[in-house]
Amino acid sequence: MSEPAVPAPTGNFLWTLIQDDLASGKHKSPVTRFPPEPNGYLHIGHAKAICINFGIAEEFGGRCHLRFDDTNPVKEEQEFIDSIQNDVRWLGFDWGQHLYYASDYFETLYTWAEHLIKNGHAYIDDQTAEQISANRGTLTSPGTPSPFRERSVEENLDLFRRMRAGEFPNGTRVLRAKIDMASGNINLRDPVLYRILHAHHPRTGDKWFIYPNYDFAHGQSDALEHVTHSLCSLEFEDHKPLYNWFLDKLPVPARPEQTEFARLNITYTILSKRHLTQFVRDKHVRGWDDPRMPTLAGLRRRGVPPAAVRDFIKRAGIARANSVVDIAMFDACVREYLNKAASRYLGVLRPLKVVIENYPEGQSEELEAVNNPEDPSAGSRKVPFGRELYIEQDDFMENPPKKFFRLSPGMEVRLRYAYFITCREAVKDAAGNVIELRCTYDPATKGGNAPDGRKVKATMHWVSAAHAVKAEVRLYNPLFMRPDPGADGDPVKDLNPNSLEIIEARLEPALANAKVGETVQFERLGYFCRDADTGLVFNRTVGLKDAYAKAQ
RNA sequence: UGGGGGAUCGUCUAACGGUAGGACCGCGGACUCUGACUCCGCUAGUCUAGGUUCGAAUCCUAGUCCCCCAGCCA
Repeated sequence: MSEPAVPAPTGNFLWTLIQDDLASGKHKSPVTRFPPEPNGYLHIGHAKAICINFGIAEEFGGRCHLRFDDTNPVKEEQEFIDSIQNDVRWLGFDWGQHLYYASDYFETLYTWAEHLIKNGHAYIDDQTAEQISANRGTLTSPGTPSPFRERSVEENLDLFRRMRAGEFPNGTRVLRAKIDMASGNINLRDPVLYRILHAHHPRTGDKWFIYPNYDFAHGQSDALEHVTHSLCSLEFEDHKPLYNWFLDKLPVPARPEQTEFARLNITYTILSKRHLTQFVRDKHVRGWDDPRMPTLAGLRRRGVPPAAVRDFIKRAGIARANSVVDIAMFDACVREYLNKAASRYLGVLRPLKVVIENYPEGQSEELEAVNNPEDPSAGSRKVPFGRELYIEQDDFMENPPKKFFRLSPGMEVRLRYAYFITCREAVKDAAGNVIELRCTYDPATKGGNAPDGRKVKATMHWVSAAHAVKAEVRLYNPLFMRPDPGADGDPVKDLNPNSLEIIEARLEPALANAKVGETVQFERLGYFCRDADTGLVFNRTVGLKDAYAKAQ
């Protein structure tokens, strides 16, 4: 007897579930869907849902639909429909022909609502929203049936058709499922299925005066699309019985199954659409694509490669327990990818002038610089050198502590790809600030090595003062000052006042030709991405690790 | 005091009755024309108390703590 091969451990319960359903023959191939409501921009939390749903389709030879859950016209906009498609593509996924809208199913859903009414499973309630709420009961006490709960099928049908016809104003009536006002699961206490909304819908225009809500649209949409696995986040667990109740009561063409997973949380980050919308509206950030935002648009503008986002989602894992992933793990993914991919350049963020006293005035030369030590195929380039340079202010100390081995009076260091220089004098202004360094160089060390074999402890970045280009560099720090913003209430109070610092940097001239959206490394500093704003503007994607700074 | 979930190194996550493993962070060291990268090493965990078993993170019992639900939002 041959034992079936033990399936390799997959690492997460969702993959195991799919494998089991495929192995048992329950499904031939998985059909999943990513179902955003177009009421805002996608953020990295959505990236998890996207990677899970599209990832399963890719890995198990199924398909994944992009479906807009556009059942609430008062919140939804075409701008978001467009940005969501753009962001999903940017992340690296493709829904092919499978682009759907819940609004595509409004007619079918309406028919199914009448089906429920005709079978005595739904009724029109004339109570106000306040009355419905008051009569729903509490977590520990049952609800009270609506006085309209026992209306006749004929009256319900008549009223529902007149609701559709637009005869009644907003809020005057709703269609409710007739289930169980005493259920411990509050979602089963006669949930509202349709509400009257005289509102313009981005896709159906002014055709409808009533709109189904999430519960009456989602599972049915899944069924209509023959979705096999409807994967959603934990807060919908309590909706599952209702999801299944509709599948039981309606003539649906398929039987999708809902499974929940924990949503993504990250330290120092807010992933609530409500709050993100507020930050944009109240101008705490510059827009949905502000590089400080956790939106995909923001990450893209910051220079984060989509592959790094996917890798992060994968590393964070999938489980059913609530968790908060350290933002350091995200940074690590970004650095790992960019270290392999990004071209290196020299740029000085906070310039300190250096004059090489023994380098002839008016002379300059070009030195060979490696573009990416991790990728020989990236080749090399020429960097101009001259008598006057800029180095980083942090790279000089007049009275250095023991472990400081950068420039200080009398100390010799290497300028990357160039020469060894020795500091002879620090020139100060009236206030005692060092404003210029007088140095000498050793011509024999051209290229960065001394023929006599002597070593220096530091290699520093620099730019030629005569050739450098000025650029606006935007340095981003965490948007929040604490790892758990909002834990004490309003996350606005936890906003970091220093989340954006704008400086004027001096960069090697080649950077003037950087492409918008291209992320490069400024050596010894970090990764920076050319912004689309006019002029030469760079956003800091993420800094390099800095063991020296950490030790301080 | 209702219903539904969940608890494994500091963090995230594996292990499906048989050596508690990986990643991130942290700390050492090697290397280095980036104090980066890379490499090597170290630190550190099964919520508690019982029980079943040759053997329990895993099964049973009883607790504890955490999360979600009372929109005509999704």
